[in-house]
Amino acid sequence: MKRTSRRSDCPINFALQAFGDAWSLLVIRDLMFTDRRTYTDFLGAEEGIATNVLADRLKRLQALGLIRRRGTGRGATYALTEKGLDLLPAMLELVSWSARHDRHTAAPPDFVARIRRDREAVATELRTHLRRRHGLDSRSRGQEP
Amino acid sequence: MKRTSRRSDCPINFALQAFGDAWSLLVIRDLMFTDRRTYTDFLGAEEGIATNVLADRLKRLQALGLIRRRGTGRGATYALTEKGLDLLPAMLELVSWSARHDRHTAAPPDFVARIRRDREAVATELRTHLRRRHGLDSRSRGQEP
DNA sequence: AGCATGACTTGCTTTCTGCAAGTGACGCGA
DNA sequence: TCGCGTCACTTGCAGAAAGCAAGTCATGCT
Repeated sequence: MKRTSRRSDCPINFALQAFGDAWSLLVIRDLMFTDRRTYTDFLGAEEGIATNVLADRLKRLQALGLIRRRGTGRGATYALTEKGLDLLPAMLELVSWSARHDRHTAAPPDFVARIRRDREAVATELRTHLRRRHGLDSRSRGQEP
Repeated sequence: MKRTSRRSDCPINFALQAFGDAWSLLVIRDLMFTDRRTYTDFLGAEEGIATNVLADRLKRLQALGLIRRRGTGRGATYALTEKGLDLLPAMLELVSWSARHDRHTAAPPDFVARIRRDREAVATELRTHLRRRHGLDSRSRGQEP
């Protein structure tokens, strides 16, 4: 992709220029739906991202404000920002779509069913949960690096 | 991306392997939200996809069953399949996300507002409209090539 | 102090993208 | 019906990005 210059002001294009590649959304997914938080955690994900590509994506996603690094050096972890967390509804729709069209999907059927029946509630609930876990709620806001 | 083999059964990964690149979703967008239907239409889109890449993406999206070609040779057009149309809710969420986070977005404010206020209604309405325009509704189903 | 681990970087090969030019089949007007 | 232009792609590079393996360098446990 011509990552350096904006191709258009179309909102779909904006999203693609932010995370329209094969790996960025997997990092977001890890932060949203799993406990992976460190560099080696991400490397260990099933899909097998290359280490240089991971380093690059983490930098990009940080630069775009979708994630941020917490702590330094050895035990550094990554967390979602509000902007990253705002992708939750889109992610849920992607999960729903894939579950519908992938015969071999690993999406938990009851989770998918809940998304379809009660999308709003699932989103709200997960959002609250994630805000807490990523240090975005009122209690801990601004306390950590 | 390692396009040849499935990286995992994760639903987000499934979506990425289907259209996780810089261009595929722009074709879907064109079919969903504009009148572009032919090869040169897509080439003419503002973002400026390269002709060989467009040819490749059209083939891929067809192979995956997200779009289909209608007619042959000279006046061929492309249309969404049900599977492609099913991406509508995800696309609307992406529009909403980009509109929220892109200062210079071209997303029409009233469209965005409607998505946020009345997502279900917008999706249903657009879906009906698109089913008709892409030959997926009961009236014309199975009549065209 | 020493060693293992974690978080990246560097270097190299392979694959993909961007761009320009080319090809062949339609279809239309003379 | 014979050119001729247009459309829907292919082909051929050069440069960029991805994949893979190895290296670096600071941290922190013992």
